[in-house]
Amino acid sequence: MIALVDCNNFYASCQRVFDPGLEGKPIVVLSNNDGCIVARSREAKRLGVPMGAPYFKQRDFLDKNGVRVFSSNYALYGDMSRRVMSVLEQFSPGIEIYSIDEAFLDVSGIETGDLEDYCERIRDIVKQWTGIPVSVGAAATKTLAKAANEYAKNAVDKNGVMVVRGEEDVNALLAKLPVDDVWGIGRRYAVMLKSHGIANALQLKRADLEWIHRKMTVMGERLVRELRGEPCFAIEETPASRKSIVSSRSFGMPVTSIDDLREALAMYATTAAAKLRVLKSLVSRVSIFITTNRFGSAPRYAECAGLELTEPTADTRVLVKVTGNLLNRIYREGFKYVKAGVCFTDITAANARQLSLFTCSNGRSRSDSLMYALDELNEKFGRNTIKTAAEGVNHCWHMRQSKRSNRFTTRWDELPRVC
DNA sequence: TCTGGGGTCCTAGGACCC
DNA sequence: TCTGGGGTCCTAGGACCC
Repeated sequence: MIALVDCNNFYASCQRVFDPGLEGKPIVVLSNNDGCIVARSREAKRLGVPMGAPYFKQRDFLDKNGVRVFSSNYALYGDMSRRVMSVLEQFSPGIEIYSIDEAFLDVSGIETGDLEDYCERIRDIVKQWTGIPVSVGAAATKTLAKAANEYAKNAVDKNGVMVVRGEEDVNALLAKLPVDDVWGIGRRYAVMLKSHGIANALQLKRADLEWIHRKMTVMGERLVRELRGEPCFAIEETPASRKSIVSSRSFGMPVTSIDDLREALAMYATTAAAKLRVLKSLVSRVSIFITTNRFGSAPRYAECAGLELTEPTADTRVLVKVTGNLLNRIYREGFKYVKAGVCFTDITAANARQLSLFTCSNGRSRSDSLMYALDELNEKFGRNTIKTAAEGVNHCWHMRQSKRSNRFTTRWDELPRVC
């Protein structure tokens, strides 16, 4: 059996932990740059606040209804996530951290009769130790556990826990689940399935496998098999190695000069390079993109450029230089740019480095040592203690975050006050 | 004025190899 | 009428996830 533990309205719940006055009040959390609504508390959902809507279009409505609005605060959410996951690790040795607010647990060792109790314990302990409310769904496959969780979260009679086993229980659950809400069915597939008379998960479960394969490739077939109780997606305890790393941001205000773009790209390359080193990896292909606003009537321009490196690297200096050179290739004057980004692909493990014919290297290079020192200093004294001059200072394009709460758990000067 | 960011997998088709 | 057979690698595009 597999249990899916999912935090309820995770970002909103994180805000509440350190501001209990928000309990029972409608809350929304905005995306980077205060652009869109990306999380809503139960109360906000009930008011009909749409997911993903641009904030500026909802602002009046939110004000009128007394909805509290927060800029995203990933320092806080990331740290709260680590706390929740470390609690969950105590409940099963087989755990897959699936996203910032979800984890699959292998609970096949738990006696059948005890599984409900066990899941309730998970829910209670996580809440008690971290302050975050979670829902737990357990079933024979990941897809069914997802469905059970979905139901547990919304059904009043379930109180956040649902265990489904046996054909009849499963069918009863799936009959109530709209096909749009099945894990792996997005907008396109939902439309296609409904046009063929498949509106709920039970109908999907009973669909013809060959037909599903034709329409939805092998992923669709696996999904249907999972609904039938046949595990096709295993719990991945060790995360697969990364295939790409992207760092990009919309700007707080439009940018026109190549110098500003260069600084922004240098900053994104620095972020991505640091992530690369945490993963003990090297990159061989770097690409960048710049783009103007895709809304409105202003002239548009969007371009990307990439480069294959002669030798894989994780050296910030090299990568910053490369992004600068790529920018020279695609920058065009006279446009208002609103977003840029850096993308690393062709990522390999650092210990499997293929040297180029012309390198002479024995053990740790000067570059490795420098990057190590840089990472240590930034870790100990805070991000940006040491950075390349290319990143510049006084970024006028820095993203908007006007409603960010304190980073209660990761900054000494932002700890919550209790009196 | 204001519209997020970061990932995965699969398939088809073209280029190329022997 | 009929023009081999069997592969690999790469990329772009489409679908999905949180």
